[in-house]
Amino acid sequence: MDETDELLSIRAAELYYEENKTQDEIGQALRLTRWKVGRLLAQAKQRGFIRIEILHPRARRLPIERRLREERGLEDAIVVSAAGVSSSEELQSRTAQAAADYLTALRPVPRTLGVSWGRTLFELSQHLRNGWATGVNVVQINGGVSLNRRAGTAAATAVAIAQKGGGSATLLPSPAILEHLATKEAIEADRVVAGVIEFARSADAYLFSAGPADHTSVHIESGYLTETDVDLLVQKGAVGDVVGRYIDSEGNIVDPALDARTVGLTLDEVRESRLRIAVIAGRSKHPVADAVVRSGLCSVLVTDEATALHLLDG
Amino acid sequence: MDETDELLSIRAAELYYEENKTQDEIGQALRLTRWKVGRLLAQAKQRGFIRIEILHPRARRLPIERRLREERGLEDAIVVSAAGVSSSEELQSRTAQAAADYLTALRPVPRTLGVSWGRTLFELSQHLRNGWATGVNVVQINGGVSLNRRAGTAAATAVAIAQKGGGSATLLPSPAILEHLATKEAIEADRVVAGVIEFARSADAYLFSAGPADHTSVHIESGYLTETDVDLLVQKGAVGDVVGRYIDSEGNIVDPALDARTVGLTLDEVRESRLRIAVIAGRSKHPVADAVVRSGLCSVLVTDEATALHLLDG
DNA sequence: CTCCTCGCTGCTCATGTGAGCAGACTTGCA
DNA sequence: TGCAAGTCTGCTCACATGAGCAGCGAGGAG
Repeated sequence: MDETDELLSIRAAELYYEENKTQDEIGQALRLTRWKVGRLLAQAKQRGFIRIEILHPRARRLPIERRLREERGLEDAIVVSAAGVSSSEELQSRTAQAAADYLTALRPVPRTLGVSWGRTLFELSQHLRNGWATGVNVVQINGGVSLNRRAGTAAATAVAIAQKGGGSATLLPSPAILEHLATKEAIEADRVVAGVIEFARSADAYLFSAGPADHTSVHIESGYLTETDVDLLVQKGAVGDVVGRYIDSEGNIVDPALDARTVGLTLDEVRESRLRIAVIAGRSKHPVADAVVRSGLCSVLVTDEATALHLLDG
Repeated sequence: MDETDELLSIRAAELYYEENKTQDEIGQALRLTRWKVGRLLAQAKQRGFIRIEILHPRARRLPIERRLREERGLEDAIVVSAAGVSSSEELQSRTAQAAADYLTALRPVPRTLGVSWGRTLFELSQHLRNGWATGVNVVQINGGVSLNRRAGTAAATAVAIAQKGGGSATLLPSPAILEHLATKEAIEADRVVAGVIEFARSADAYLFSAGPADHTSVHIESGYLTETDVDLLVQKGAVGDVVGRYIDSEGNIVDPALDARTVGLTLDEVRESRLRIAVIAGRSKHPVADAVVRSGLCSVLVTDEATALHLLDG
């Protein structure tokens, strides 16, 4: 295509998309046949001169979703549009909303749903509609007694998901990470805790997010780890945590000793379920999102456009 | 339109614009009739959920051009798209290019074209193609002996436009602004200078830009004015200059004494031509662009999207 | 110089899409 | 509860559009 045709295709596109003229009218205006106009428009599209965006908080990017399924082997992918989004809070909110939509539309509805906790899942739980399912039981899959002022976020998440789904929540009454291995083993030996974990293993599906390995981590906010702890994990290659367990870019446990003190399902146990839904959004989670997908921790990923493109780049 | 329909229209838009499905296929996927799908898409467009942009340096915004013609009474308007533009240099370059395109397409071709000088017009002259016209004579309409290192920009502009148009340039051999009124009058009395000005008055069309009233002004760079001079002009209400003459937001001369020392056509003389083409781009020129349009200095405006929208706001 | 190949043009035809309309339905009010 | 007004639905029909094809012409090889 020569320079003249390129310019003509732009003129044609202006008349077609901005002025709503028919290809025939454009042909008369530019002294071309209508077939030539059609071809020019097709070329303008194909060359990427025409960008069509859907501006809506609930808009998704289907082509990116397809590429994630095909190129990264995911069973399903939900990618929310980042068009017109300024803050990372809005991005997270949109993604949580999309995950709530996904759960609502999910068929068959899981009888038992294992959930982790965190900012993203809490928001998801708030976005769910009452009656999104009828009779979904929810069980926590990792420890979540919150130590700080935001007490109860972990519990509130599971309870909200269960209540709105017409079922009941089973909480895992344990801290996320214990200081001593012995304490952790004692807690897991407790009959109630052991029962909850056993129940969690039997869940039909798991729903979890991931956290970044940096100072904004919920584990620091909740007092389970110090900033120094996280710095050390990063030095060992940690990119983030999933159900409380820190992994490197390949999805391997970074610090087995720490991992042994972490209460809840192991990553291998999570991987045993057929339906593993990860909800991960935001720039700071790109590395951990990559690790989660790479290591097959999730079968379904709900994420934002930028994160998805990052996954497809690598 | 209720919430459900809004969501459906977004889903439909995704399938239609991103997946290239037909409305009929979308109907089957969403369990709707194809007419309903058509209506949903129409509503999505009408509600502004669909944004179509033409991404190309030469892309124009025809609807904005029309509004400028209709609402601001311009004979013609060329508005270049700002989509994907980061720097103001690029914006200026695109606008200069568009002005060059406009000149090239102009019919009937003016036999004599009066031009001013400045960064924008220089760039325009460089964007013109050889043979953009056959036999266009160019005459400078305001003083332009450059006092600084960038010597010859004013002359080069006129010469390039003339040469590429197969004609010759007539330069106005005078400084833009003189220190003393007597000197200015003496210069204008000079036979050559008087002849050039007389020739300029007879031009079929004028082509000029406008400068902002701030420290980036070409008059400061060229040494005709100091930063303090400009600050004083701003205090008196100046928003910028046209053919070397500083005007306020209504298009009136701000400082008659200064104006009397400025060599070249007066603004009223410029207004006497039927075809007055102004080329004005960039954030810093919004106020002066407004003044130029408001006071009828130009009959044709070539500008960028943001400036055009500013003009339509007021 | 001639022939062959390739790409572009303008066409036919099948399909996709928007305008307009009659009937069903909901909504608001007495 | 009943009626009127307005809204939504699914249709027909006319128009707009893209796919595919035959013919033309430019450009290169022999």
